[in-house]
Amino acid sequence: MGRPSKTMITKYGAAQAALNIIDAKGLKALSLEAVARELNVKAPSLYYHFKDKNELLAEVVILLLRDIEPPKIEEHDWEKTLTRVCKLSRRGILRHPNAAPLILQYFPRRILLGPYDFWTTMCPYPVEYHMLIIEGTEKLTYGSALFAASAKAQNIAPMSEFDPGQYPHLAEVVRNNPYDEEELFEESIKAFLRGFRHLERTQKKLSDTELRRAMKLGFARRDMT
Amino acid sequence: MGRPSKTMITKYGAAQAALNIIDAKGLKALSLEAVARELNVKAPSLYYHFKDKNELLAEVVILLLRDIEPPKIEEHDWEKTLTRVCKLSRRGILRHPNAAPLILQYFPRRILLGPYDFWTTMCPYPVEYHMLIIEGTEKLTYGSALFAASAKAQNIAPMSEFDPGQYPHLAEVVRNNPYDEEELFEESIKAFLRGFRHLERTQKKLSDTELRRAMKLGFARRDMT
DNA sequence: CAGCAAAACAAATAATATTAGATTTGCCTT
DNA sequence: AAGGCAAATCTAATATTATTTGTTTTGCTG
Repeated sequence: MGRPSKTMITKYGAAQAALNIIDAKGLKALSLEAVARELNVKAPSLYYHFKDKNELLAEVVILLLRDIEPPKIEEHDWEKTLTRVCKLSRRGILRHPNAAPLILQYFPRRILLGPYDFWTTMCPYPVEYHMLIIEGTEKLTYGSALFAASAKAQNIAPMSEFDPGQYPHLAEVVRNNPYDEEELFEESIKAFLRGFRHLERTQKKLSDTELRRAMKLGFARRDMT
Repeated sequence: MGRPSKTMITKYGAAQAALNIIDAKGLKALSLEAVARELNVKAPSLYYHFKDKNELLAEVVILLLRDIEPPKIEEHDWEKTLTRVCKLSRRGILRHPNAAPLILQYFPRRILLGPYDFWTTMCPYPVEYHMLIIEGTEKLTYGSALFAASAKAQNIAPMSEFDPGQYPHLAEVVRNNPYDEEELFEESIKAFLRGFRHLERTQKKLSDTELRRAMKLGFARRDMT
């Protein structure tokens, strides 16, 4: 057939096709042939645009993470807005549960650098804690998202069924748990952030007024993706 | 060759062989043929013991998680001991970085039920918060472990290199970060747990003496695996 | 000793990533 | 306008690998 008049394959298009297949039929169903079919093309042609399958998968992850809705910053409250970002990120991943394993393997940390650089300018706590806050919220968010997605992809209940007789205390915990899945996540983030409000006396501590002022600082309107 | 006098394959042995290959040569190098070779056996023989490859991989994950050193409970301090459990779990996973993707896919939640049932009896906070504490510590621990393992498996620096000119605030954060990788994790756990000490006034709050007493409670000596 | 189940094997199959070598098209240079 | 080069696809071939089918040998059980 030779070179076509219009180019049939683009990195973006191929990644999109791959993601569609993953969403619809799962990771195992993702073959280069399937992607090619979606693009009306033969499988080896993909090698003109990608070094190997891994490179395509990496592109899929980037696509997937770009799809996450950027938060609207309404309230001028640092914690609330950060919490919302985390929640939206988690939801974004849960929209593609079958892709969870890919996210772990091909996570492109660089796409978070921009948001982190932005968030750190808003953070009311001493700079020594910023990396810690980044680390904690990131790991909570993506940890929760990946496990929830993985469970969803396999139709597994998030908290596996168990014999209440065998684990009576845990059964009591489940019975008294007032939160649904997403609330559990959200409250975890909140608890983590609360952990910085009251720091030990051995460390620098903001006064109440300093703290309140810092936390109510307005946000610069700026692109955060 | 027919049936041998001594059985050559066991679930445990095959999983062990598989884990060795994964540790030594990575996940891609794990073929049934490679596992069979390690056991002086041919590949199809494995199907007598496993329904398919997935079943073998699930066994590998169980093996790997069993390998985690159980914590020694010296101090009678709830938070410290829980923090140590989390740290040891994380280290255990990091001992097999190449297996990280497997852990996400085949995570056997049931093996945690016992420890959770135990921990909940020691937790000084109201039972409404227990699931939240379980959720948060679990996701922080495994989130951190899996991402660190995945990065290690690919020889990627945990915080990717970036241009300080492009992200000046983040660069400042990195420069002022006093923690190494594991400390970042440990401090995250601590911050999360601190978040439960000072609960909002709208919620039930333990008095200082109640809290102190609860947190210093002795542990029942009991198997925690 | 007969027979059955256990536990291995060999041979074949199908899917799939990847490589190598055409082939055609559009553009750029002369 | 012609020739040539690079772009973008193809066809054909290969190697790996999970899995299936049917066979063989061994040990136990009646």
